[in-house]
Amino acid sequence: MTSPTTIGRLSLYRRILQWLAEEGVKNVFSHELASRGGATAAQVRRDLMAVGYEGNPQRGYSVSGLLAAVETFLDPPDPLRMAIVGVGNLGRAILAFFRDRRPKLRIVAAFERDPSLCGQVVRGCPVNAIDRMETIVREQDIRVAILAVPAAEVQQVADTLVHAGIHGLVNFAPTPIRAPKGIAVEDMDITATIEKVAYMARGGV
Amino acid sequence: MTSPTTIGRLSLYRRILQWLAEEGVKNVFSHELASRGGATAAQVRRDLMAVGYEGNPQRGYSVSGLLAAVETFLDPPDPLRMAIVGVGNLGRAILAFFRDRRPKLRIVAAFERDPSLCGQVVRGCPVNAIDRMETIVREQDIRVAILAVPAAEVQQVADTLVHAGIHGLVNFAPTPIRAPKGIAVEDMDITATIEKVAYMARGGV
DNA sequence: GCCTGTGAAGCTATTCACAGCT
DNA sequence: AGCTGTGAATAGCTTCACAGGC
Repeated sequence: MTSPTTIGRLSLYRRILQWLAEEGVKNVFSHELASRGGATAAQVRRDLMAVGYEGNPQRGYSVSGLLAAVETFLDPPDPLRMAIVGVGNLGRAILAFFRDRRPKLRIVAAFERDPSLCGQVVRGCPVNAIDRMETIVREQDIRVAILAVPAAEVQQVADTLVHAGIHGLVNFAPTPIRAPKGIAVEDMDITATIEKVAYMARGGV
Repeated sequence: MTSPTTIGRLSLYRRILQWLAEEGVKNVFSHELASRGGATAAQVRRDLMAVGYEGNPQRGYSVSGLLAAVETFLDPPDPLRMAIVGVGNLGRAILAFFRDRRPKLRIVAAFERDPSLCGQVVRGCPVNAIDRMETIVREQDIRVAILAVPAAEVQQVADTLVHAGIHGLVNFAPTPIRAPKGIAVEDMDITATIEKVAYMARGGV
């Protein structure tokens, strides 16, 4: 019912609210959240309608109250178990960022084709052979997988994960993946984004 | 005039056409491009209107002809010089992907705060101290910068680049950046995307 | 005055649907 | 029949604008 674009921005507002809380800020107005979040004040208020937390015309929103409301809204009631496939540079970057940041979203396993990495612990995450992926995803009830593997392999990896009962996929390979309806998929095409900016950067000369 | 979303998809079609050409495929229909590109046939045809290449109801599009037309449309006439700021895992992943793939989009310099990396060559790209960024961007006529630095630093780096005359920015830090009008900016918020999928993956249970 | 919450308007992007071609 | 190219319709997202509150 809440649109994916709104969810993405709520995730951003959450981080902004965490920074504000760390800075000791007690209250915040929609236009302040907007300027930090690259949106408009109306957009922020519209997004916050989804979480159902009410602000106050004098003080704006209570940082702690709004933060709690957004977390309740976004976070699953029980920790959600995730996996990452591919422990190259991109995989490591993602592991490093997520480490200890989101208790409700835990990357509990990594999978990798390169045998020399299997059995190691990378950024606090155990690396398994990719052959064991289907079994481990089932056994450990892993719901979401992050795909940081080459384009040529990604569809096959996705198919295996779908077969293992995955619920969501985040794909970083520069080709979109196909998955049955009911599975949440986001393709993050870094190449396309860079080429897009390169194109737009020409026009404005 | 052509929308950024369309440009992003054209970049994807270009890669698909390159794969098709390598496979020796001579002609392709809009619905085939669509199924490989995660779009609909109507969307593909609509996007291709921008490049002005005409297909044929019998054979569809000539792979080589369409590829040439898309490249002419997307690529700058002269090679565009780009830089990357931050040579951590994410920076290396991007360098590795772009290496030798886009002759018209060349990452010619990297910048890094960590002094132990400066002076090295990473993935074929020379790493400079970040203090020298403004000078080098000006001298080497660098138009686009990819920001792979921590959130706390990214706005300051962006400001410096704007001051140095940059035309476009691709930001991977988990906070949006502000830039004056006329500068092309894309924020790729990996965290927000993963949280979005985690949220959507719950609904379908 | 300056804020919030929200109906209504406006805009952008996608999809439909069909004429035209072979 | 099955495709392309495209006007028209639709859906989705964002912004406007204003009532209501202090």
